[in-house]
Amino acid sequence: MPELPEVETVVRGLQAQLPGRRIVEVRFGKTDFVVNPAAIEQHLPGQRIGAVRRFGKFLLVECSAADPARPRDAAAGAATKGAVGPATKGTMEKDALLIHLGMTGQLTIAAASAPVAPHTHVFFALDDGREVRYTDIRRFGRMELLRNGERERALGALGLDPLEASEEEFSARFGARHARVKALLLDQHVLRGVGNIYADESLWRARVHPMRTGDALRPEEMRRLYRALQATLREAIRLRGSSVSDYVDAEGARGEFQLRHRVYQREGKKCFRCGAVIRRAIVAGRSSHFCPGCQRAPRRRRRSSKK
DNA sequence: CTTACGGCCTGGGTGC
DNA sequence: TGCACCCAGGCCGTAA
Repeated sequence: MPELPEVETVVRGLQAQLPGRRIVEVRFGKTDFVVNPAAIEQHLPGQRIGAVRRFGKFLLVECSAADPARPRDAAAGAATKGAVGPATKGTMEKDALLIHLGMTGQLTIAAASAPVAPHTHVFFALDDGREVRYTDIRRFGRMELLRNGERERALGALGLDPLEASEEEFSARFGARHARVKALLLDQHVLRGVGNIYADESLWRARVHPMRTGDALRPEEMRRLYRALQATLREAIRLRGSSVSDYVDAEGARGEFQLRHRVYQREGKKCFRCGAVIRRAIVAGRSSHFCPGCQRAPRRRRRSSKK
């Protein structure tokens, strides 16, 4: 399941290979996960790839017309700091291919002559004989070409990047909410990039039960959660993500953080910290793994049902 | 407004 | 061997 660390790993792999390459052709298999395939086929061929960045769980592949007679574009885009935001207003946004990997999406670089994996639905042929391929068994992913001015609409509502947020920002957001912390961690409008694996792993590390509500966390718990989240994400990036099913990086290699999971998919096994048996329960509609020994459940009774 | 929840996308794994 | 069905995770619509 590609979450922030997996997407970051893929982005780094693409960023090391793609900038400067020109896209010569785009070919599609199935397109039901592509917002406007015709626009992609029309606008991308001939463009040169610029930066590849991550925004939450989204990847952005920036492109610009490879016409050397117009060096102004490069100058305008070079100073771009964030991917979205009011700061981009007034300046020219480069075209950017927006990609979400969903559950089973893979973006890999391969020689055009290399065998094609099943469920590969998009091919971006490059000017060096290689191609970027998008493979997605379930096709829960998304792909869309964002043209000038469209980033705000596509990405503007997303929350803080958990690795960039300060403890104060994090506490303010969580402390103001009565929803369960598990739901808050997964809510992309609160934080962008956290999914089920890293929500569960961070909560275990922080010793916070997933059913606690944001506004009920004591200051030290809030601080532990903030730190646990960042530490977990950073370690997962260092280990190139979690490969629990289909995830691979841009070179097709699996990650290793699944070997460090403490609760995720460890139902029935012993807690590494206290020895209690890891449990699984549905919280916020999602399968949640936690240790009943060191993650204390909130007082029962979720909502007062007046009457 | 906030929160909770059901359903949808698809196909691999499971169990009969 | 075949086949029905559960389920994964993100997201969206709807209800309260």
